[in-house]
Amino acid sequence: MEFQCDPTSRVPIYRQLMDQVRRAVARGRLQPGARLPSVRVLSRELVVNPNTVARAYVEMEREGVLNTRQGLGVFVAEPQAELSAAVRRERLAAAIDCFLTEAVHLGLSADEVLSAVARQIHNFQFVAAASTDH
Amino acid sequence: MEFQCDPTSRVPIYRQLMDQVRRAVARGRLQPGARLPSVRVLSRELVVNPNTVARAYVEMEREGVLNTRQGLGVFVAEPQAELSAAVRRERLAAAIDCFLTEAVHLGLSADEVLSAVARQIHNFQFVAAASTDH
Amino acid sequence: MEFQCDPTSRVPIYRQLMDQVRRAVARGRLQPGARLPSVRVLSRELVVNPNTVARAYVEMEREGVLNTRQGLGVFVAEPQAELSAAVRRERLAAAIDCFLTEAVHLGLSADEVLSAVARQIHNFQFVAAASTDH
Amino acid sequence: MEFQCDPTSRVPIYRQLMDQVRRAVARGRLQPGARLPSVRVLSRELVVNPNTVARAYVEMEREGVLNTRQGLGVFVAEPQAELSAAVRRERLAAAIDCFLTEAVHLGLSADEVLSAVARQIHNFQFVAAASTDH
DNA sequence: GTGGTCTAGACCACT
DNA sequence: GTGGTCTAGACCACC
Repeated sequence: MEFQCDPTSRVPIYRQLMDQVRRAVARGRLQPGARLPSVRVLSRELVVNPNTVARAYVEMEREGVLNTRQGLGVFVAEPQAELSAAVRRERLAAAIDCFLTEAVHLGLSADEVLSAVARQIHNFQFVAAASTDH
Repeated sequence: MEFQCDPTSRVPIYRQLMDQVRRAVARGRLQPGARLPSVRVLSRELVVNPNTVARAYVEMEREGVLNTRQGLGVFVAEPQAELSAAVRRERLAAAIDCFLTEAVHLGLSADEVLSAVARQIHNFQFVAAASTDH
Repeated sequence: MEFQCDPTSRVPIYRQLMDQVRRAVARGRLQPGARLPSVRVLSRELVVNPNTVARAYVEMEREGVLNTRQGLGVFVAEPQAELSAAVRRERLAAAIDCFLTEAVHLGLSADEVLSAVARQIHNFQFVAAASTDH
Repeated sequence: MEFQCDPTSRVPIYRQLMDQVRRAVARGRLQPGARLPSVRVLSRELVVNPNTVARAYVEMEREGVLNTRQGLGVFVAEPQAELSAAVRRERLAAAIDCFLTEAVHLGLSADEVLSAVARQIHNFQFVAAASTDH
């Protein structure tokens, strides 16, 4: 797994790292249990401050995407849906709203959008079954 | 058109305003030529610094979403596709990637996502024809 | 509201600050809506790095204890129980277990413990009604 | 007596072990004189570094919870109240404060807390008589 | 003015 | 070796 970051971007570096890890996990390129590069190694590789890498890791741990095992390193967590189905649907709706707004402003047609979604969805590792309420 | 803002949110207020206007335009609730409330009026209504409202308007004008006519007010601009089809597709792909990553982490299934998109897309006013390159 | 911290303690400074704020909120000494000292002011007052204060504030915001309003400062949040009743009961049971274990090792009697709890509970502002499940 | 540890938890493994032993002693599940598994055995069982187990044992010996008899093993110590009643009451008050703060933030009512304490206290083996000063 | 991000580099705790 | 905490001080974004 190769990481990159662009220090000139307006999105914070720690956010760029989070996005990359989250995407790699969502695509199945990082499997649960996989070990991420250590804070020091990655910070050296990206020529970035160790604190910045650490921050990305800490935030993802809080989100439940990563686990850190003391003295051993940082690992991809087992998937776990802590949120209620209601909250999940709400967040999904918000994400879709946001993305469709963008699509309209790009001047695309509904067909183009739907087919692009259908095409890209195969790159992601969704859960097999429908989520059940609780 | 009612505007709201949540000062406790992590997203900047000027951004919240932009999101609302862009969404209303994308849904057809604000038609091209529609007049927006003046900076002064809106800032009083939302109990927000006038500079904050002004910033939102300025940024949207830069994006081509709004037009300011001196002395008359701020208006929704005619839709205009400045970008090449290649750039538009690229941006769309990025937006979809971002949104699908979120969906996977929410623990939803591919079917749920597709049906939610199909459902919500009717609320938006997409261009009729396929976009052509230029 | 006076804050203090002991840099020689083994508990991290940011944790000490969190404990003080959480306790003051729980006792009603800090009411919802109250403004906390700014990061810079408090860090100067405690002779502590601003980052350390900021960290305490950020973590409490994530917990829902504080809200930060951009450019205005940090405020005590309205109480809000996001967790399910089951989780809350579980956490309460864990906290009680932990505290009773401590009490036994201190060599106290059950009566002493119960009466001490009954005495101290009046200093705290509990919600009036019993929490309902959802 | 079964021990467990969760390497993904934020609490250090040696602390997790200490907590388990202290709790088992407080509940009377480990009686004074009972022998604990050797460092070597326990570390193999938990798939943990022997140093980690050793550290837990050493710290508990320092606290007076365990006794190491060279060549024989590690044993639960006789209860001993080294501290003055004043110190004990102070520590109890601190523990209660900490736990009530947590309870308020969980959004529970005072009644719920009191009844939960009353319920759980029966699982612990408190000293019979009131403690006297010395 | 406010908080948010980042760097450089130190020291400590855990395994 | 690993991550966690803290300091000093810079620069930026928001209101």
